[in-house]
Amino acid sequence: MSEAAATPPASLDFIREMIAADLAAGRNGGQVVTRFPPEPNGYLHIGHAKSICLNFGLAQEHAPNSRCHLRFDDTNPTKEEVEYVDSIMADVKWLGFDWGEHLFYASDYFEKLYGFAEQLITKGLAYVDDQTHEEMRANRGTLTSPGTRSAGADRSVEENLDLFRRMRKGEFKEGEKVLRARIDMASPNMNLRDPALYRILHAHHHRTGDAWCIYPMYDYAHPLSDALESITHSLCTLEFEHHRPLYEWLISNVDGLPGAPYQREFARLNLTYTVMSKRKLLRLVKEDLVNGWDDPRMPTISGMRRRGITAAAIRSFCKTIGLTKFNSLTEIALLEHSIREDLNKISHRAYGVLRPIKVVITNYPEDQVEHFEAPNHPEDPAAGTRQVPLCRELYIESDDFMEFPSDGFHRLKPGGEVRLKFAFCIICQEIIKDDAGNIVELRCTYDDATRHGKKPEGRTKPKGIIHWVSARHAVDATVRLYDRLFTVETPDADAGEDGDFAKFLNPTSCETITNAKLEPSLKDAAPGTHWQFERVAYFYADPIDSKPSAPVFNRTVTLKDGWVKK
RNA sequence: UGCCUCAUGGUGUAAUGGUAACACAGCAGAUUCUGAAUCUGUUAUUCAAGGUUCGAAUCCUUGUGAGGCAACCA
Repeated sequence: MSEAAATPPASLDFIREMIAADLAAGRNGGQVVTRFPPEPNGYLHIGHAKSICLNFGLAQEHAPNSRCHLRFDDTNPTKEEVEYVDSIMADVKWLGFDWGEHLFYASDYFEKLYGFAEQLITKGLAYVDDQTHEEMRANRGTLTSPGTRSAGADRSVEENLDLFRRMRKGEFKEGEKVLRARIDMASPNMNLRDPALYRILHAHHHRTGDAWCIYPMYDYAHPLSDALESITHSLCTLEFEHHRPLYEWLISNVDGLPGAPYQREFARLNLTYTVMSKRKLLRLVKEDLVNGWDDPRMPTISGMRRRGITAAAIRSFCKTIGLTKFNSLTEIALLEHSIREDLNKISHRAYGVLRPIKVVITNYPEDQVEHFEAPNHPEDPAAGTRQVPLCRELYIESDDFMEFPSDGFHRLKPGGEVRLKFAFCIICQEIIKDDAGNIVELRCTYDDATRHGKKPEGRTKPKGIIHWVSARHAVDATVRLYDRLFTVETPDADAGEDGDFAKFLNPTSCETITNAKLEPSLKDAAPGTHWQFERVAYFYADPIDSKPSAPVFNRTVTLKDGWVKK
C-alpha cells in the first residue's frame, strides 16, 4: 500500500459520481481500472499531479480489485527521451503512488495496433492517402465549410492493404503517404474529417529502435491501448473533448478488443504566477531562463520537490482544488496553504538570521558562554529540545530593528526592550554607525531577571520576541530565497497570441544570500530535511548543493506575516 | 461567421427542484517566549432576461461572457 491517503473527497465530483453509477449498475465487474498516460517528452508538473492523484487515487479508493496503470504514450519518437521516462517514474513514486506490475508503453502495442489498422482497411474504414500535407489541410475544409475527400480514398481494399504494407517496409519517404480513417469529411467536428491514423517517420525510437518507420497517431493509439489494457475509465483533460467521438469510433469499429473503456474530460489546472505547458517549461530550460527542470522556481514535480514542497502537501492541494469542467485559475495562495499546513507539522524549528545586524550586550561578560534550551517543535514535545549557545555578541535580523519605528512596531528600537527568544530581554542603548551613516552595531544591555520568560514584578512584558544567533558560534551559510517565477498572475494570457511570456519573468525570483548566520545545530542539517527558521520561513536543505557541514538552504515558503507596516 | 464545453463570494469548490454552504484569501478579536500556529467572530456569492413550478443555483428558451476545435503533436 502506498503512503498516499485513499480517502475520497467528502462530496463526489462528476467523475466519481459517474464511476459510482457504473459500479452500482454492476458494470466492469465492480472494477475501476484507470491509467496515467504521459508522453515522455518533458518533466511532470503540478498539473500532472492533479491527474496522478485522480487516477491513482481512484484505484486506491476502489481497492483491492482496482488498479491504475502507468503507460508511456510514446508514439512520437522525435520528441521522446529516456531521461523523461526515468524522471516521470521517479516523480510518480515520490508523489506516493505505485503502479505495481502495471507499467506499459504504447510502443509495446505497435504490432497489435498495426494489425488493427489492417483490419480497418479490410473493412473499408481506413485508406492510404498520398496527398501532400498542404493538400490535406486545404481539403479538410474549415470550421464553417465541409471538406472534400481525397481522390485516392476510392482505392480498393487490396490496393490500400498493399500500400500500407509497403509503408511499413519503408518504401516511402516521410510525408509521402499517410493512413487515414474513413469517417466524415463534412463533420462539424474536425477530428472526424478522416483523421490520420499512421504517419511515416524514419526516426529512431527510444524503445523500439529502428524496427518501425510508421508510427500510430495519439488519436489512434490511445483508445486502442486503453482497450488492450482493459481500462474502464479513461480520464483526460478538456482539450480532448472533441476527440471523444473518434475514441468511441475506434472502440466500436475495431474487433477483438478485450475492453470497452470510455473517455471523460476534466479541466486542467491553471495556477497564478506560473506557466503550465510542457512547451513553455521546456523553453525556460532550453534558454537557461531557469537552472534546469528541477529549478526550485519551476512548477515541475522535481522543482517543487527540490524547493522543499512535500508530496503530502501536493496531494492535499490536489484534493482541495476539486475536479470540474470549469476552466479555472487557482490562486497560488491555495497551494501555499497546503504547503504550510504540512511543513508546520513536520519541520523542526531553528534560528537563522538572513540579514544580520550585530548586537553587543555591553553588560554581559566578555568570555562567558551559556546555553539555552529550545524546543525543536512547539506543538510536539516528542521532537525534543536542543541547546542554543549565547555570548556577548550576537546577530539579529535587520528587520527586527527600526531606528525610527513606525506605529505598531514592537521589536527592537532605540531605548526599547525585546525578548531574545528562550533567553532574556535586552534594551537598545546605542546605535553605532559607520562614516556613511549605516548602522553597523547595536549596543544593548540585558536584564538577568528576565531569563526563561520571567517577568519581574511591576514590569510590562515586552511585546517583541525575536530570534538571534550567537556571533561566536554562528554558521555562515548560503540561503536561497525563492519567489514567484513571474511578476503577473497570467503570464500566458498577458503575453497574448504571439507575445513573449518570458518578459514577465520575475528578476528577483531567486535571491542568494551567502552570509546568513545560522545557529550551530544547523551545520549538520542533513540534505533533504525540512526546517522552519523561526519567524522567517520554511527551508529545505538542498539535496544536491549541500556539502558535509555546509548545508545550502532553499526557502520553500515564507511564514504568514500578520504584521502590516503602517 | 460553424460546432462542442463551461459560468455559484476576490479565488477554488459544495448544495443533484425545498434554509446558498465549505476551504483559501481579507478583516477584527482571543491566545501565544514565532506578529507563525491555534481558537472565535466577520465581510462577501448563484452571468442576464424571460418561462415552467407552491417552490429554481439546479429544468426550458434566448442572450452575454469564457475556453476549446481546421498537426502527418500529445
